[in-house]
Amino acid sequence: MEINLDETDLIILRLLQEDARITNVALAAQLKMAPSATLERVRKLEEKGVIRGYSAGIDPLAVDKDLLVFIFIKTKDSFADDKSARSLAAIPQVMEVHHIAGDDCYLIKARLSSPTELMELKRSRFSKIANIVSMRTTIVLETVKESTHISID
Amino acid sequence: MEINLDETDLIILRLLQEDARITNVALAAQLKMAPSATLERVRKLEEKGVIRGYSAGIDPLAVDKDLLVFIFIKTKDSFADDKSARSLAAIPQVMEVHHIAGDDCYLIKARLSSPTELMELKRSRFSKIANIVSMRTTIVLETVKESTHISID
DNA sequence: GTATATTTTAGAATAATGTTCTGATTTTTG
DNA sequence: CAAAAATCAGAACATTATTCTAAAATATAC
Repeated sequence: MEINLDETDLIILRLLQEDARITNVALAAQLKMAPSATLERVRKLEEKGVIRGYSAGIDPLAVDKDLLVFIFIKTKDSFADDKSARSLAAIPQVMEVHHIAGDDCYLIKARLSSPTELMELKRSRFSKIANIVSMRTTIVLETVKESTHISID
Repeated sequence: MEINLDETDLIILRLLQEDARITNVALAAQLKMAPSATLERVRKLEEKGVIRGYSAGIDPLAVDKDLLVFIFIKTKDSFADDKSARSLAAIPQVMEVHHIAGDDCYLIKARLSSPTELMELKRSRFSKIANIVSMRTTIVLETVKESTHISID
């Protein structure tokens, strides 16, 4: 199945990025289309994987996950091996794992409750990942913007 | 209004993180509660700002935003000034702006279509932000995990 | 260019869900 | 312990989701 999005699809994606819980009739109204037509488009976007899912954005402070950190990790993985990456991705507090260009190998983003939890995580999880050579941790003092929205043009 | 979440609230948050489009009756069924009760809880979580919003996750490749970069930016802003941060946050392709500890000042995350767009952005936007002293760009080769889910325990 | 196939759409009917209200129950507070 | 506040369930009603069919539009093949 091919991914070929027209302008109507892009508008749908923009609206669902803005508010994933918009009702289908409201969506249809914005597009001046029948609800059945927009519903079918949304379903197809889901099937094609263009829409990966729908998620609520939670205030980290409210659930005691106020500490945000980025960690650069250097490993001695061979190029084909992604064992370290998968081990890192399996950690619940780790939200993102990126393979990056440059001297380091991975950049991860994690949300935690406290420096204590960070140390515990390093001791209990990171130390178990054999191939890790070094880590550089960057602590976020304040987040000015944190959006999941991709700019769709 | 105080933020005091009980176990039921946390379950709601977990479920809405998993699938923001879950119907209220399905939510109620999972919790073995009446729909009216769960609806009221969800509304209150929204009012309190615990739930910030609902968003669809879009495949970046499908909308031609496949290039992910992290940029460390050093500015000569005074401590109280966040003009640079606001200017950066206003750029649509910039998804995140974090004030970080350490030698650099800001870490931003941006999604773009190509290296060309990155250069254009640097020339047309970043160069206009007066206080920027230096930039270090880290290019993501592959994303192993990219989740918006906060681990709620 | 025309015929055929495919996709997209609207409209109607029905099932499912959202929403509001009330009163009962539970929990909190003083 | 009593009063106040919060939470909850159930019912009634409004809104929405979903499915189906046929028409329209679009794409494809000849």
